[in-house]
Amino acid sequence: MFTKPATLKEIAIRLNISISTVSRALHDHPSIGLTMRQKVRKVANELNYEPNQSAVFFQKGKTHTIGVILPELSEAFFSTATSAIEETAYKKNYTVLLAQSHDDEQKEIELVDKMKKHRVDGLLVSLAKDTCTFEHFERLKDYDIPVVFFDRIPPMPNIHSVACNMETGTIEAVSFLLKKGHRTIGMINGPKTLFASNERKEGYIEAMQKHRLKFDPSLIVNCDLTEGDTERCLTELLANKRKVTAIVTFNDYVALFAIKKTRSLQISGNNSLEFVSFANLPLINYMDHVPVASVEQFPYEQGQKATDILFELLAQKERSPGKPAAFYNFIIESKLVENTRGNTL
Amino acid sequence: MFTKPATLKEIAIRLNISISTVSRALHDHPSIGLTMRQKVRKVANELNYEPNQSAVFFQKGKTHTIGVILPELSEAFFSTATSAIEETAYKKNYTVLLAQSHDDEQKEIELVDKMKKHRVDGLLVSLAKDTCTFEHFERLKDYDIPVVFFDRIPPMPNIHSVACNMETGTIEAVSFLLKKGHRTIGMINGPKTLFASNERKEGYIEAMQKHRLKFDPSLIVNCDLTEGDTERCLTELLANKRKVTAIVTFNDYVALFAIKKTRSLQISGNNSLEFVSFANLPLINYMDHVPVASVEQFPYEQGQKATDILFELLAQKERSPGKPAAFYNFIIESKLVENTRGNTL
DNA sequence: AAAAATTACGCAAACGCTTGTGTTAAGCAT
DNA sequence: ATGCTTAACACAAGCGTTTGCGTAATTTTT
Repeated sequence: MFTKPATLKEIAIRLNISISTVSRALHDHPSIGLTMRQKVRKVANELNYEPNQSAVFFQKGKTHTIGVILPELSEAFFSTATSAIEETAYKKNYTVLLAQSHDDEQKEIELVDKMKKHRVDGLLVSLAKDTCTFEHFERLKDYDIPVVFFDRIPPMPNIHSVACNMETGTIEAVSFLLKKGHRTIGMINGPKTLFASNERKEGYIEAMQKHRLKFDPSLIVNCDLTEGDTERCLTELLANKRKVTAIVTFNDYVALFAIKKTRSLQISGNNSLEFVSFANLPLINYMDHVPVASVEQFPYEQGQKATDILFELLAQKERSPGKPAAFYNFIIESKLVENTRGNTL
Repeated sequence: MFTKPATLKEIAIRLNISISTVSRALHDHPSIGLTMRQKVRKVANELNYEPNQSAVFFQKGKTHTIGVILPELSEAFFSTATSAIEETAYKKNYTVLLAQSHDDEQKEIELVDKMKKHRVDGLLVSLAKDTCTFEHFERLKDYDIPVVFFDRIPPMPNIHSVACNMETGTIEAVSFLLKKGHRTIGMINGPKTLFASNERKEGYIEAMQKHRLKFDPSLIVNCDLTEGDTERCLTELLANKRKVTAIVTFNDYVALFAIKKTRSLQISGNNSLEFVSFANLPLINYMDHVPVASVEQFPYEQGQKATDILFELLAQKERSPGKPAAFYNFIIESKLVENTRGNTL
């Protein structure tokens, strides 16, 4: 047979006291005397009492659940970020409701709605790459559900967000290549809808300006991050009248595919083509042909920080309901990591 | 201002009927007339009514949450499996409570306890690699919480499980190498605590017997799957008096590291050393030096099937409480995938 | 036409917990 | 001794649902 969990009622009956006294005793309420408190504690232990979270959450009108919407769990960046979110939430006894948009805006909208119905206390979101409307998030404000965006954040004011500073990251990346002597640097950027793509572009331009080099727009191409389009972008860059000697890519996946492709093209004239990318994926360690450097984006830290901010918002809501708090926009400085086994094609 | 969600009560007041009638109407209870049902529906829509899940779950004494305990979310196999679990659970309106053991038995025990306290309806578990006691799972039976193990399953009878048939997978792998002419095949196996290690060993032996070759125990070494130990195992195999020409490794990570190591050793005499491993990770696609073949373990299918079984168990519990059901042990036939860009050292 | 069955709903308890508001008895000052 | 504060607890409402049971009104059966 299996044992039903003990309840406050059972403890109360054993001690012949009221349920409220038991509840307060276990919560160290000042109105309960020391002796009584100890007696209650003792019996609670004997009965192996554990508060029924469902009842507590229901009573308090909170689900103690935070929703997480991200594009793809199997991408290393997101699984690591999720790992951090999960651990941070776990410590606070919060449940994580996970959902994947599979980079589809429509699905994302549906998920936000489901999360709303599920009455999550708060939401952590990393946008689908083609998301360009944001009403579904606006609607959450009517329900007083705070949202913290991370990594893939919308280009909007008045939001909470955590992201890496891709602009300075890109400046670092481009400067690194310039210092290595490259003068014609191509860039396979992400889709224009992503805020991070803009930052990268700005960073690229600023780095060129800093080194008093003129900026050639034809050296930056936008890619939808699929393999097919990556190939198109690569071809386009290599076909540029100026001879591209280095390429900055949107992320490691793009870089790896581009490197593979470049090698298979076996263009002997491109022997010196060097790549720098973003993400610094762990799988780099297993590979032979990797970017010479990668801009680390700290997935774990981003997930952790975003969760911290969300909890802070929830705490604020608790303290002063309805009051519109300040907006958190935490920026993590990305960091260029040189790869000792850098790419030689 | 934000709007509070509507309740049954509000609908009842509007229509001047009882709450129970509203509830039943929305559930299509036969005792409610058609006209009334439609009136209720109409008002419910107007008020944008959504049942308060917390209240429902609490009332029904279920959390509608399934716990998932696995070693490491950032490992590709598990993030894919989690992805499947999440999607399957989402469809049934279940919440997934995720937790990582980080391959630590102690942490795993803690997590099981936390899950129990959280009153999860059921549990999905993939064991930590050093788990060798199972009382913490036995204890769950006292609370009537069904557990389905997947991939890393305990060597016990009377459990529910989903796993790949590693024995036949290994037979395939070894046979594949034998057909290619290899006669001295080494194996870097996993820790002895893992059931899957046993299966691989059995498969190895059986494959050898099938080909009427004698089995040499010194060709199988156990590895704790860390890089350091992988190196030790590799060295040990290469030092074997017989000349090992092919190695079957426990998984892709081990294989990739071993391949890298072998290449860096630049032992010219080992030019023909070929690797076959398990998992068939997607990152293989980005790599140059990969195993000649890999046994696919279908993480998505495993996660999905395990979740399905868990829901089946929950449904059975609903129908006939307390009744000990049959044990599900679902075995997915693993499949050897040849890698066209197989490893050449 | 009276009895029985059916239809269509309302009442109220229950799930386990929190918390505002009594209530009682002891302790204090006056 | 009287009034007043405070300590220490009990009472009961309420969170939103579900559901067994009761009860009118209506229909069917004999």
